[in-house]
Amino acid sequence: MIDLYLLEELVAFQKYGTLAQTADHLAVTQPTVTRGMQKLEAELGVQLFDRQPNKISLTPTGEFAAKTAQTLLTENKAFASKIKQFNLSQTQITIAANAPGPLLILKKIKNSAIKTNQQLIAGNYQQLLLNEQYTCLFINQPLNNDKIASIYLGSENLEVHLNEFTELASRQQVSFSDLKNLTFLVVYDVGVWRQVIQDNIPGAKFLYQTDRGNFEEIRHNSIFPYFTTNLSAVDPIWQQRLNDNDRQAVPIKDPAARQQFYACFLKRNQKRLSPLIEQMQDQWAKADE
Amino acid sequence: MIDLYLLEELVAFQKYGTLAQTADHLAVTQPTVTRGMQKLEAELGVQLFDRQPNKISLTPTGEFAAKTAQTLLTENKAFASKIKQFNLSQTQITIAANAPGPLLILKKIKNSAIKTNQQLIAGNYQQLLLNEQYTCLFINQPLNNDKIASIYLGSENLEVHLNEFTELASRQQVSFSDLKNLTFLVVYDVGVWRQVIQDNIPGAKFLYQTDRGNFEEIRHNSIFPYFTTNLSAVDPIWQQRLNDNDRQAVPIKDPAARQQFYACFLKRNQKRLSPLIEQMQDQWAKADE
DNA sequence: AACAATTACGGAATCCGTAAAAATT
DNA sequence: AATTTTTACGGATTCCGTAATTGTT
Repeated sequence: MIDLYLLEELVAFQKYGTLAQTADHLAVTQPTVTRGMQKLEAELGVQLFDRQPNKISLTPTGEFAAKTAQTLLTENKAFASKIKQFNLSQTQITIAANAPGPLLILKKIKNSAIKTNQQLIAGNYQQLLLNEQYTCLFINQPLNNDKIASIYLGSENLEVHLNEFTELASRQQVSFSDLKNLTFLVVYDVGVWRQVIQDNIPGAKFLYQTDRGNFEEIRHNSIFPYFTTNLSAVDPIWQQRLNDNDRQAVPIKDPAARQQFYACFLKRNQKRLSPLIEQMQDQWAKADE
Repeated sequence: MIDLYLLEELVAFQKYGTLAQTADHLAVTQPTVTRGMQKLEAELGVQLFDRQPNKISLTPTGEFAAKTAQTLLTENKAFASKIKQFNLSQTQITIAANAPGPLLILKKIKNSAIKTNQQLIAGNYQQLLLNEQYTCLFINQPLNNDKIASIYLGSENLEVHLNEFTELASRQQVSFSDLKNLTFLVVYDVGVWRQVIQDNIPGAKFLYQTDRGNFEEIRHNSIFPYFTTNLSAVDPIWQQRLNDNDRQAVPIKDPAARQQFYACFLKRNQKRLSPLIEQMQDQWAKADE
């Protein structure tokens, strides 16, 4: 079996181009890298490098090997944290979501045994549960799997804050198509909502702000419309902002603007989670009033 | 990063249960395994074992770690052969198929630069090409990918050999539903055809034979129906058998009984492959007459 | 002359096996 | 008494750094 440190050297070489720079970045000496790559070639029985007296470069096979090694190393590095995460999940409850709303509700339920992940997740939700990376996910879809249960939590409904002097602001509700070609101010990390607005508002432009302070600054000194949901009021930060006299909050009527969220978890964790989920449903209902 | 030999020991321990047996199977001594597992625990910072003076066993986290390590090791072991395979594919053309028929056509085109894989493949065809494990695949579907081209080769059509004294044998063609509840003699390794007949013939039983000799033996001394295709005649082995006076060959009219096959390959290999593919199309047309 | 890769040699770290000890069935 | 795990010690392997060599730009 190929030692991992050889793969690390190979990947680093592809990145830095010369053995000297590779050695520098790995904090070893050139001869070490030279020997390493010679050994790797010998063990694979394949020519990875074109060698000239003072120049060395990857063959196509070498390029391929480096790329393959890259993914292998990523997985190997993830191993330790995966195990630690599993160990934690035996005692603690770890939770993640694919939208900020459910996490706001969760925050109201103070519980030291719950570790929430503030990064919003994406990708293969089933795998995240089956790999025991999270005890419970709050996501906008139930999961269809024998080992997984999905319980409905509540609905998060999008509304748009429009300049009070526009015609749209006076309506009871608007549709996405009414908002076409507008430019919106948007907090970057909104999980699934980004896809929702990008996919449904034709010709819209979005000024994504990764920094909350910047968002606030621009909001205050402009008339760009922005979004909230029925859950935003739960956020202590947003509560200060809701007295926004310049703009009028208008609900959006499209089905995509009303996302149903579910708690998804391995069935064998049902007992441990049911009190928490009930609290979530209660708090969600309160926030919805 | 965790050394792989530690993961090997962990996986072996899960399999064999005691450190002594683990050591035996790995051809090392017990103290080596003891130290290894201690080191692994220390590096992960997680309790993997319940230790008693004379007994050691995996914790739930340990079980999970072993399972995770298992898949990791499998991928690491595949690395070397993957690279070698890529290297070969730079000079040789390696081909696989998901049905025997296309490979029979290929055999008629003698070419030492072509290495065919006699195992029929299944699974993610795109990945097999993108990972450079094969230069070209002959499969019953075109692949929809920017980097992959798919060229139509020809159609393989299933026919069933029925006992001459049955009513069905006298028909011009039959449908799968006509064959319901019958028992068929089938060569085990027929790629996609196995799914086709299993999914389409209601209540059928299949006597799968992995050994060709056994198949022939049973065929000769029974009246079980069996399948061929329009390409079977190309097989030198089958040619001897076609004078089967006991049974009558009848085509099957269902669409699923007529599979269209395509040559799928990375676009950048188009030049190298086009002569071969043209030959395939020619030979296929000849076989079809 | 400066740079890049390679080779040669000696030291250091790591990993392993043998032997012995401790504890259970 | 037989098994199983663990610790202690010494040897062997391997991996690394320094220094010197070769060849190119």
